[in-house]
Amino acid sequence: MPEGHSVHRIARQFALHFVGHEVAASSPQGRFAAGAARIDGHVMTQAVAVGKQMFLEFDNGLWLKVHLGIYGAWDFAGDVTADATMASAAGRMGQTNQKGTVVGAHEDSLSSIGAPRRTRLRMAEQEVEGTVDVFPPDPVGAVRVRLLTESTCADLRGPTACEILLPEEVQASIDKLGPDPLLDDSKAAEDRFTATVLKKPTPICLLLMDQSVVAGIGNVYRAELLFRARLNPHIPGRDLPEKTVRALWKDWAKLLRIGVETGQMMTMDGLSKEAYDGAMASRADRHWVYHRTGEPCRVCGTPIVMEEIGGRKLYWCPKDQA
DNA sequence: CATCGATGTTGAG
DNA sequence: TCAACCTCGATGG
Repeated sequence: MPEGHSVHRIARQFALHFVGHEVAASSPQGRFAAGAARIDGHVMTQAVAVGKQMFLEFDNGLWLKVHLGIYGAWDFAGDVTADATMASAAGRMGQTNQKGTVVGAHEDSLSSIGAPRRTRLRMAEQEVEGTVDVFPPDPVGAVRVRLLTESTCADLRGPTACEILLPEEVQASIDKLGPDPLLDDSKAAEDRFTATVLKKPTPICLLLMDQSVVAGIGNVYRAELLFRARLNPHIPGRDLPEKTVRALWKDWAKLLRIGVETGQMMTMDGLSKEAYDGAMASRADRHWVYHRTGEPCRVCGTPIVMEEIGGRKLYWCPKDQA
């Protein structure tokens, strides 16, 4: 379910709590027993997120590649870093816009009683569920992989991809992906995205979802980015003004940064505070157009349209994005 | 309690 | 283009 921002946040948890530690790897479900055996007992040396893919490196040179797909989720138990620290961790990675908001009160309150904390990371947000009495906890449901250090446990369920790769296979995998602005916010990355889009006859709404064009964007960010740009989703990439394409890249970089810092898909930062509070109060929906079929556009009141394209649902305002 | 659908990708046809 | 993958919250009866 996650788009790029949550995968980066999950990678941060591994960087903070697993890298440098010996990891016991198993497959409680059994389906990945052979793969788990290949990394069991090794020290994790690196955790990298590229778009929606995550790569974990071990000291025997093997990598675990995980893609959560639409159902996948990681459950962390034990020592897990709560929101506030995640934001500062992201800040250390070169983020700007770091919010001073502290939301990690759970951490202190729970660690003060010395009990392991249980945090679950799923979809776009991080939930602290409380404490567990036993560490590690019994696996719940079909756990494809369990990674365990002396103090932190990570359970993977329902992934689209979970496999052991050689270094060259990791490289090949990454080479298939377009630029990820959190990994590379250089002019070169923007140029690469821009050149690709300007070359294609494909509608921009499909290009934004194409992971080889730009990594990490999913259906929510796609719809929201197009609305924020007031862009008709059907315009072929090659028909767009170059500055429009560059603006899309910059806006994606901005939304991704905010998403990693907050753990939420904030796409309405352009709203006035009153309008934003109103939107948040009236419905749990914090989006401009995503999942708002038939509801009035927040800008012009025209009913939001939904159409299927490329097997996915596309939401847009036919007036503002004419 | 049963059914639906989802922030995704792959591979068959 | 579409089914399959695989999980679970939301929805409806």
